[in-house]
Amino acid sequence: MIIIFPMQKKEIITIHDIARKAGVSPSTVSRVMNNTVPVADNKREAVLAAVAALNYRPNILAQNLVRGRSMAIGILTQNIASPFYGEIHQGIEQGLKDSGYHPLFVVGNWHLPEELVALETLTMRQVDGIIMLAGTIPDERVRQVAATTPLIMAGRWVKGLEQQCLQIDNIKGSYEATCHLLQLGHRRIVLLQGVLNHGDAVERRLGYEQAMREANLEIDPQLIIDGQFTRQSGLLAVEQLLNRNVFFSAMFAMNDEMAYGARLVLYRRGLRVPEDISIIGFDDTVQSAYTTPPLTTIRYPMFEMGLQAAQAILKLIQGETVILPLLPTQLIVRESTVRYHQ
Amino acid sequence: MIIIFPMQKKEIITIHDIARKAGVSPSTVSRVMNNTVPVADNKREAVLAAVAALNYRPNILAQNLVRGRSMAIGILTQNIASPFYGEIHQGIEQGLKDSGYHPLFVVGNWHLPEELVALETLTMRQVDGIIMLAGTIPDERVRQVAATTPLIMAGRWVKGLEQQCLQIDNIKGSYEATCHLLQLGHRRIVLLQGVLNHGDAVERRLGYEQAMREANLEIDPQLIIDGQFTRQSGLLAVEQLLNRNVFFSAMFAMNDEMAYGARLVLYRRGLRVPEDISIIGFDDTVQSAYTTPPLTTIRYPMFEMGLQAAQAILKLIQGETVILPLLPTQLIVRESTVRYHQ
DNA sequence: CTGTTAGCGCTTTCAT
DNA sequence: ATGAAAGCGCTAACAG
Repeated sequence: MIIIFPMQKKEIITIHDIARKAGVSPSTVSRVMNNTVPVADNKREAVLAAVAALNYRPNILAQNLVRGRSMAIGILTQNIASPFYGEIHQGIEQGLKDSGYHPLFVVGNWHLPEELVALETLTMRQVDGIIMLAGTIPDERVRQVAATTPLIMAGRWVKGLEQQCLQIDNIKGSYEATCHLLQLGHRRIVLLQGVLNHGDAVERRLGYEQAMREANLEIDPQLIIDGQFTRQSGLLAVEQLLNRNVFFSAMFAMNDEMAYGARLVLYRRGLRVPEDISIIGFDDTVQSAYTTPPLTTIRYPMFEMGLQAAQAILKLIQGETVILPLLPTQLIVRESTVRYHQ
Repeated sequence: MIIIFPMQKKEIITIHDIARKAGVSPSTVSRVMNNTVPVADNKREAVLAAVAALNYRPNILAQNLVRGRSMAIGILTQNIASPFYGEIHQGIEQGLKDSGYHPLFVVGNWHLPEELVALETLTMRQVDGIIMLAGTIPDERVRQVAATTPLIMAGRWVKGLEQQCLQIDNIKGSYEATCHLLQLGHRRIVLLQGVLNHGDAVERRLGYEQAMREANLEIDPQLIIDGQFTRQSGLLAVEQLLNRNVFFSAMFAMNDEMAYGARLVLYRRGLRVPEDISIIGFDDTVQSAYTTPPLTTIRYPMFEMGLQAAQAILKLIQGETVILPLLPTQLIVRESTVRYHQ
């Protein structure tokens, strides 16, 4: 059986219809629609009346063509389903709201070939600006893109493009995380690292080292373990650590996701958090307030980053210059860390 | 100080340039670019050569205008940062990949005014099709939209539009969740409900009742408590329940988020999961495998739903008819549920 | 202040 | 099979 699917053909009403009905020229209609140059009050009203009467909506496709703009901002993100990126996306949404521009998301999955395809999609779609959320596209390529299109890089430094990079103070955040543990009396502090050549991981390592150094503790390589910023990798890394039987009383995971994984192994091995092991994470992902116990962590201002990236790209498009701040982090003390006791 | 920001002016090369270089007419170029009608081999090659030489990319904005299509699919979603919707979005991404269409996300936040604005944005942007992810827009309005634009509704039934609705088997899933608990010997099973007039909540209630009835248990109103599908609401509801001192050994939360909230209160009150209380959720959000203990739940095929919604909308746009399946759920037994023991 | 005139870059009849 | 011509709906000089 064939189902007939009636789709009302909506008749297109154009600027000419309005012009005719209002007794003016199309240009005048355009002028009042866009508020570009003054128009006599009586004509303006006539136009507005006609617009209302015919429920006229300018054809964006036509506007885009003639203006040579797509009114879209390309967002090269890495993961469209993660809570972390999700919050950044929300910030971007917010920042673009009422600007007339809309976000066009393409995802790279931290995977160069995909990212390149995604970037290609963006240029094909002729976006008016690009916000890149970190990723693995080589600096050189990023610079090339930035040379032809307004671009903001969020969460990563690109050499020679520092003024268009929006980043958090990783070192400070990581330093504070480690200090928090130190202040609680912990000495044997595991560092659960993220992807090694990743900028965030590098900087956070620095913060950890600085804090340890200031506490006159030397860094035990046995306490440094590697993950990939994923739950799974955190779980695996800590599992191996436990098998090696090295003593520690606290752990700093370079992000909350890995902390979740770590927390699960500890649970499975009968180690209690925080009674036996204290854990601090990084990011303050939305879930972290509801884990058991709620996770102490360093807040990554994701929403703020998205918001600022959006505002900045709009300025760049307008030809204005931007001054991007180094976004601050914040220690959020919850229940996964306690004072060290024998 | 004013920073000069040099933006290379990329010179636009058009179909005419190609035509000239290939010694053919623009129409012919268009024909080979779009493979619409046969073109003599030698001319085709000349065109292709010119395209390659000049690195020509058709101007999508112009194509859109003349074709009267935006090549965008509007996605009216409720939350751009939630892992639940996130997975659906991923499915949509996937389904739209290589179709030439791209998703245009607008968010409604389960808030009618916002949803209406979002919908307006979509029509203003002249999307070629719409995927609505549930939400609170009245059925009547949805039908109106569907009358003028290809539309798929995911996660909700709309009367008279059933063929365009993609939904899961809520009753069965909920029935199985309850049966799971019943089979483990639980009798006093709390039902942590979601928003009352929400279709999913209504259907899941039905599944619970059916299972209880078949087990010859009558439903104790004291065991039915209300949440809003959020972590916070789950926490509050269970807190109140605990204060009322009614006995129960298991709980079925209508979604995982509420289960997280519930789990946290229990933790705070010193009640162990699963030793004292068994919990089963619904959705199988990405986090659920990493809570402590990992959460037993009913899998909601989010990715699949997104994928199918995308494929369906593409067919609808092509004028084809679609037959949407009732998506199955699946019981995922993890560690938050155990056999009841005195 | 406002109408006329050209297109934006592409697709698509319509002839040939 | 292919070129010429006519727009898609709108904006933006350019005169007046």
